[in-house]
Amino acid sequence: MSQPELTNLINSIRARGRRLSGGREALLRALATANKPLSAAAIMRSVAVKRANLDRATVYRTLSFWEKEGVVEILHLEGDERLYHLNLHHHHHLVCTVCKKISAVDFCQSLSREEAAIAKKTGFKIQRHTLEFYGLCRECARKNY
Amino acid sequence: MSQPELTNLINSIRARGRRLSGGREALLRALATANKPLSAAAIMRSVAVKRANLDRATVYRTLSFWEKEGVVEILHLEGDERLYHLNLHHHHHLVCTVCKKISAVDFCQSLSREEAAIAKKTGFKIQRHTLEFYGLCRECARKNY
DNA sequence: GTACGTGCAAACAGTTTGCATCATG
DNA sequence: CATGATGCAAACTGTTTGCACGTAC
Repeated sequence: MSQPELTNLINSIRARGRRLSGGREALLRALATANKPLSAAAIMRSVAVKRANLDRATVYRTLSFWEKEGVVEILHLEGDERLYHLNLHHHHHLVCTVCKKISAVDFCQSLSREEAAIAKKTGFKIQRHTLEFYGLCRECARKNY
Repeated sequence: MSQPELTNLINSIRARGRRLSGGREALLRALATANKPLSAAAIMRSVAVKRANLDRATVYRTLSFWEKEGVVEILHLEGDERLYHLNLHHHHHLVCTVCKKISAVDFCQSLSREEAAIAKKTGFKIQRHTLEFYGLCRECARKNY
């Protein structure tokens, strides 16, 4: 995320009548800088959050604040901790089962067709979906021949 | 799952040289009877597991045993607990965000095309995917108009 | 009889909450 | 200055582990 985008986000929050504390800004900055999904623990370790001296509880409360505002998305991947990242545009993830690296993929056109079919068939009104691909990243695929 | 299918599963495990204890059988029966993803807590509450008097620890150990055997699949949906279900055939889930009911959908043909495209483009070797749809089930959609 | 499944209790990780204090708007 | 954000400590939930005992094969 670019700096102006971050600023826009911050201003829009003010416009919605919500307070913008140093902690909330620091947390956004941590996620923006990392530019990949982070665990709560990783967020606490991040420079931005460490500098702001945020407590564990505050980190969780702030994450949930930003999530309610629609700015942060929570990923429930395999594994025991949740991952958090900026919810700038809809995308999916490639999760390497060896090195655990996560990368993003953007397109999911075909799903909208599927969703329409499902709605028609089952009466279920789909609002959103989560899709993750698990496998070997280029590097790990090479190493494991 | 039908009774003969369950029996087949049980026998195949014996054939693989693994022991079949009452607990392991009870747990499979609980999942087969429910016929929907269950949390560990729900499994412990189930008739089959309660009758077998299985300890919490045993339930988790047994779930992980069956998962390693490829019989049980773990679902990491939104929410704080994992859900477990029999891994009989690949499918996806419709999760109602209101009543929390989970139903299954079978088809995902179009994804194989996407997966090929991703592999070509990124070099990532996809082995499997998880896909969940969130929205309103027919009943909740009607109530919330 | 031996390898391994199980119960029990304790530990553990990740996350949440109550309350007093502090800062933002 | 009032509402609400934060730190601290404690609680809580879901899950895992160590060890002694029991059971399937």
